[in-house]
Amino acid sequence: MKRETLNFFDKVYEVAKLIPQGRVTSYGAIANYLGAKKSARMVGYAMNGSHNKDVPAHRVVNRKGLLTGKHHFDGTNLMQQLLENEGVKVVDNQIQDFQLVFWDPSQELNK
DNA sequence: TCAATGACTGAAA
DNA sequence: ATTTCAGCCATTG
Repeated sequence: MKRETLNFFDKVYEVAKLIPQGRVTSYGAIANYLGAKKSARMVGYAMNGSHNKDVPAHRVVNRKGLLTGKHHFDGTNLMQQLLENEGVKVVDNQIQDFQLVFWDPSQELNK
């Protein structure tokens, strides 16, 4: 793979990198910010390749605040630990006070 | 090339 | 209320 997929993925990485420490966002929020809120799956898929990027994928969860992608990390609770390390409370893969730590790119960044 | 899958989400039954 | 369906589109078999 060379040109990868670009555009969508690239933007996903870009936004993910903008996520402040101690905050989280959802795949749908990113997709929505990219103008394709129905492409949330692609966002998650993009995260699949985020390993080689500097993308803090652990800050991206589904709309429920559930760490659905934790299985993609090395350890079993690595993702959870990373989040807790940033001040985000996580219990059983579920982010506590999700709406409080939720970071919406099109809302915080933008406009 | 076609078919199946996936770190999701919202609407419909 | 819960369960099912459809759409998004790149990746993989």
